[in-house]
Order: sequence, then C-alpha cells, then structure tokens
Amino acid sequence: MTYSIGQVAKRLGLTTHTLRYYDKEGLLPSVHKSSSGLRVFTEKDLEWLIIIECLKGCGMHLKDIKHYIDMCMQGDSTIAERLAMFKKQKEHLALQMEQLQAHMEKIDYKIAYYTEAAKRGSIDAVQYNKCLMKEKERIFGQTIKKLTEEA
Amino acid sequence: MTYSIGQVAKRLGLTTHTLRYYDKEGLLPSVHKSSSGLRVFTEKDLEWLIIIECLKGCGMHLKDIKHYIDMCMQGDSTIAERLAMFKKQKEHLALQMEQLQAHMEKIDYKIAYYTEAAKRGSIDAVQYNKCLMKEKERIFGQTIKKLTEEA
DNA sequence: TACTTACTTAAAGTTTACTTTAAGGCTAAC
DNA sequence: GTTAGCCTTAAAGTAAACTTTAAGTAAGTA
Repeated sequence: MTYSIGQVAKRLGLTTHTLRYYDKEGLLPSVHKSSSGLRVFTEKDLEWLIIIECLKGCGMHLKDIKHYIDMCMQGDSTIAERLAMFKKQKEHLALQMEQLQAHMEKIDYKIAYYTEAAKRGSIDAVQYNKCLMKEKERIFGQTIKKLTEEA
Repeated sequence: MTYSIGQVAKRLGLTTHTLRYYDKEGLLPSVHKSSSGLRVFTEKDLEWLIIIECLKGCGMHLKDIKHYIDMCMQGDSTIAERLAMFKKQKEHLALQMEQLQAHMEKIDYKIAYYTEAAKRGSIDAVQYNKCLMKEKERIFGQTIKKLTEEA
C-alpha cells in the first residue's frame, strides 16, 4: 500500500507544501519517486512522519530531528546515540509535564477566584476563604518568599 | 517590600531587557516608577508576572495576555470574560497534556526498541517480541489504518 | 572617585518553521 | 479535453518574541 502526498498531508494534518519542504530539508530520505516523478509514501514513511511529529511536539527543532534521521541513515554505529537522544527527550518531556501541571494549578486557582468574583459581582467582594488562601499561598508564595529572603 | 528590575529578572529567569519590553508592550501596567525613575516592583507585580509566565507557558500569545491584562484594568464588567478565558485555557492545557502523554508513549516505544538494538548490536537483529509488537501496533496502527481505509 | 545598576528612544537584527508567489509543465481520470 | 493533483526552482514574505546596538544620562554604593 502506498500513498500520495495529498493523502498523507490530509491524514497527518499537514499541507503538501510542508511535506515537500520537509523533503527538501532532508527529513524524508526514504520517500521515493514514481516513474512519472510523483512522491510515493509507504507505511514506513508514515512511521517516520509520525516520529517527526512526535519529536516536533516535544519541542525539538527540525535541525535536530534531521540529525536523528541522518543517524538512522548512517546505520548501526549510531544506535547508542539514538537511544541516548530518546532518553534525553523522555526526561525533557517529563519536565514539560511537570510544568504543565504547575500551570494547571495556577489556572485552577484563577478559575476558583473568578468564579467567586462572578458570583459576587465584583473582585473586591471576593472572600479569601481557607481554600483559596491556601492555594494562593502555595502558588505565589515560594517565588516571592525566595526573593524576599534574598534581598 | 519592593524589588528592582534586576532582582525580579534574576528570580523569574528573565532579562531586564525582557521586563522592559513587557512594560513597553503594556503587560505591566501596575509597575510604578520611583522619584528617580527606576521601576519599582511590588509583590502584586510579581503575581502578575507569574500569571504572565503561566499563560505564556500554556502557549498564549503576548497579544492575548495583554488583552487579559487590559480586562483586569477595565474592572468588574470583564469578570465573566476573564473566567471564560481561564476555563478555555484549562481545556487547552488538558489537551496539551494528552498530547504529551501520547508523545511519551512513542518515546517509550523507541527507547525499548533501541535498547533491544543496542543489546544486539544492530537494528536488523531486533526481535519484535509480543510487547514491542503490541506497542508498535497501538502507536502507528491507527493513523496508517485510517489512511488505508480511506484510500 | 569608580562601579554597578538603572534609565531613555528607536531601529535593526535574529530565529524558526513555514507560507506564499510566480511561472510553467506533466499525467491520469472523467 | 479539461480538470485535479502532482511536479520544479527560487526567492520573498510572515509571525512571534525577543535581542542587540547605539548613545547618552543619572542615581546609589564602596
């Protein structure tokens, strides 16, 4: 089973322009051309693209993704480096998740805060109940406290 | 307790340039100047900055963050919109977390794969055991299967 | 008196990952 | 025979969030 550039673009949510751009940049070394010059994508190529999207989604730059792909083309001598790269990405990803979690706490605090404000019709009327206060302390406390200690 | 631009920059991991840039862009409307013209940051300003960093970390553009800040300055009439904004960000954040989770599964698969390859010294020697195969299917299966069905 | 830290305006430069424009040409399907 | 989808090169444009440069000034500290 093979796929045209248009089919692949549609399925992966990219444009054909982008796919040709990736190709030009050397990110799709395994995509071949048909006798009439059309790009022919195989399932293996789709796997590549899925990994490219994954690495991009992790915040990796195309330059570094290309480096990974170059390593793949180079063969078994780069296995250790490739493994190391994915391990590093895993750590990076874990950090990102922690950060999102921290953001979520702040957002939740704000939702609680504005829900109160909406109920009462004004910001000034918000009562810092125990829960709200504790959250505020936990969320803003550390950064500010550390600054104070430093000064 | 008040803080200089340098102290704030250091604590929040920004440069003084960036802080002045934010100020110029209207993101720090509550920062005042001392008699000699220096920016004076209060704890309230730090809270602002923490929220700005949070929204930035959620992927919001400075333009939209400014809109939020403008709403805050505008007063109680914007409470509902502010609440809605945070609720929307919460959803967005949840989506991002799901995506990171999906990325993590792919990374974990690759780590398992390359660990095998490293152990055996070559890619070709990797045995797709039950676990590896199942993961591969789960991760790459859907996208490719859907493409096949479509065609 | 130095030195550090801060201030100003205004413009130009940087990076990344595309996107767009232009201009023309091939091929397979209806 | 025309339409849809694909191809090419090459260059310019876009957006975001800074960063840098320039050039001069001023206040506070050791």
